[in-house]
Amino acid sequence: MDKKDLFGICPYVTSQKVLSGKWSIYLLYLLKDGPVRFNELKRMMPEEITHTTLSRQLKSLEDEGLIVRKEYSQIPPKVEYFLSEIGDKFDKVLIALGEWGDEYIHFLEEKA
Amino acid sequence: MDKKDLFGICPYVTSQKVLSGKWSIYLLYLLKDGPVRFNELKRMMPEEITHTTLSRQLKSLEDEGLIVRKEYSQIPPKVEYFLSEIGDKFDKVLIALGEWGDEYIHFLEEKA
DNA sequence: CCGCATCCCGGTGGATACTG
DNA sequence: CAGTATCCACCGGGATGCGG
Repeated sequence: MDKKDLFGICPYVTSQKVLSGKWSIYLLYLLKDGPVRFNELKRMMPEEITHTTLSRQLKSLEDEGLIVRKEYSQIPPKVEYFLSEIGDKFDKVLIALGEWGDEYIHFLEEKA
Repeated sequence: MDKKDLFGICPYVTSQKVLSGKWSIYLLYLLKDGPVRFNELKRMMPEEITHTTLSRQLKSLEDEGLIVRKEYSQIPPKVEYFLSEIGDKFDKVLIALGEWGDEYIHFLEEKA
């Protein structure tokens, strides 16, 4: 096995790279139930995230093949995002991650 | 719900933060079967990672409570790392992530 | 309504070298 | 064998503003 670069070889290293965006996991979570428009998404996110950043994060996920961007040619413009096939399969991870995350939050509270 | 900062509230946002380190997931994977020494760990990782970086990543995971560092007072020094209780519970996520990662790699190959 | 071009800034990872 | 101290380069995220 080539130790130089495990991307595309090791599932963990590969996943890590995909999930590196600051909001990627949360976005996948928000999209898991179907198409959402850009501004809806923005409203669902913490206030701190800006327009630009959200746009970039979505573009990354799109480039990586996890989500699909659908543009409606109309005035005013309308764009929807939804999970691709491989993005949809991520739900298993999301479930495990959600459960673990809750336990971890609990752990943090106890420690404090 | 306070939209200002979801860390410690939303399990996804919280998890995201923990997993932000470039090697965190892979390290958790390598440690899942029991204690491993520093240099062993280094040998199991891609060549690119340096001593310093590995040390920092481990420290982060330790600070976050996912792993435990055990030092043996002897010459030469010996240090072992292993999963904490909450770190051990991460195995569910690891499994889901491993499966998805393989599917994703497959997806990437088809696209190419 | 949505995306992009810029600029800026901080964090994080990598390289090197030195301690116990 | 393991860790730490520095320094540096890079990248990603935030802010702002324009364009379609």
